Amino acid sequence: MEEVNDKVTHNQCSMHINESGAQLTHEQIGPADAIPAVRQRIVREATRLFALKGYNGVSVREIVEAAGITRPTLYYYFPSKEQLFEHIIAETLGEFRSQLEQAVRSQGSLRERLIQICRVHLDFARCNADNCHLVHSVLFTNESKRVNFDLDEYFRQNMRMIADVLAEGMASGDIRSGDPWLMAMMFGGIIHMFIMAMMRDPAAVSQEGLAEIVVDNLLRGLGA
Amino acid sequence: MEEVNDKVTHNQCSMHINESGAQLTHEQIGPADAIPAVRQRIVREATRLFALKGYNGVSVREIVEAAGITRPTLYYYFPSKEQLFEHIIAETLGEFRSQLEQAVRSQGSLRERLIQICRVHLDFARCNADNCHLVHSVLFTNESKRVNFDLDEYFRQNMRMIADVLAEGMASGDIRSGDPWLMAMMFGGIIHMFIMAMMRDPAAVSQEGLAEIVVDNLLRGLGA
DNA sequence: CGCAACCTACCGAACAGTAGGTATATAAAC
DNA sequence: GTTTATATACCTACTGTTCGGTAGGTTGCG
Repeated sequence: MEEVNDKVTHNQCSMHINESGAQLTHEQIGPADAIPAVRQRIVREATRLFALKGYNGVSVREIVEAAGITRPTLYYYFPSKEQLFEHIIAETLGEFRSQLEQAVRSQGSLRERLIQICRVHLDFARCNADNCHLVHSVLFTNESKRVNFDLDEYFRQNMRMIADVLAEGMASGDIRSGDPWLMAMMFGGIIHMFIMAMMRDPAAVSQEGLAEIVVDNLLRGLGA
Repeated sequence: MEEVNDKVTHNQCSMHINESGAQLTHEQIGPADAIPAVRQRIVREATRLFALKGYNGVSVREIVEAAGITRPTLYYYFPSKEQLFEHIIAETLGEFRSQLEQAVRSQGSLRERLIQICRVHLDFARCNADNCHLVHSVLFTNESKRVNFDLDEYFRQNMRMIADVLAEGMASGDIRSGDPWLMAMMFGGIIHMFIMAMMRDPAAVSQEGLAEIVVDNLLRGLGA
């Protein structure tokens, strides 16, 4: 009860996932819709552990121990381990989607918008390293089958949003004509690579000005 | 005995992993060092299942059932589930490294060498989809701790090889001056993105001329 | 040849431990 | 007294692993 929701909240970063945000379909707790600290602890520790060892690598015993509770308490808040997992995934993806939409709709030159898109990715990954790690582990083991969420469609939509921005750039003459989808894949891939590097060693990637550098290099090209 | 080592061997692709290649330290079977078909089946099915469900998602029972044997037989060929897993990873990474080294050492213009590097990645991923999937699942859950192999160092070395090629390009005036490491990250990220897309839906990525298109787009840049 | 000794390659059954999940009790709050 | 939130103790199913055994082949030797 004394220490509640720190540890994810980083310093200069305000886009972390707060469990108290708009929830996706789960039984509401109590008449006043405050979220119990215990439930938050469960989500936080489960996220951390799932990210570290994958779904099958973590037992509910481990989760409840980390959260300082017992198993029935976890099952009081979540119907199953699987749905706890699903909840975390859906919450993470939902939060990121909203951040990305904001970046895509941002005003400014094409370059600035691309920088904003890049920055949103990097910031989100930095502030929600565990969630980010978790989503990746879902993507690459086919535990995707486990989670009741069309991940392919989700990422296709994200790519489509970026491709649309690039297509606008072609219309305005900022981007040379070509296949917006292919270009979006390239842009997404580059961003992704730095996220991966950050996940494996946060200190190895200096966030300072990275988005600008990446976008400028991509626009100019590597050729002399 | 009748059907032995197909199913990985694709048509126009000759860079699949053959279990009969130079083995890494395990007891040699028999005086003639032929590799028993049973052992190959174990490795093949284990690779497929691990790729599909992750290390912890697959039981030894599942593997032996898929391979058409019993558990003691698996333990006859491999000392543990963990070391079977490790063997597959090490074999995969070793084989890819050798392919990549060949591409890096290839002759030709800088553009052609980059295309070759890109092509090696894409071909390897296409011909060894299971192995590729598996390595990724190791990368993103921290089952990396499980495997007795410094994955960070491995990929750092791969990136260094690509960065060196780019640095040579700077010296010869083909690449504009800049940070070779950052450029290698960008190049690697783009390649990676297409590999991911292939892994999730092999049909969605047309391999035909992709390497050329990617390299040319990267060299020229997306800007008008 | 006959036969014992040994080997590789495999199997059925069982082990101790842990998995996810729950029936039931209890303690406090309304 | 009902509801909310927690705990103890237990269930069944499954985990990785091992034990003891054996079919079938090869070798050595008289």
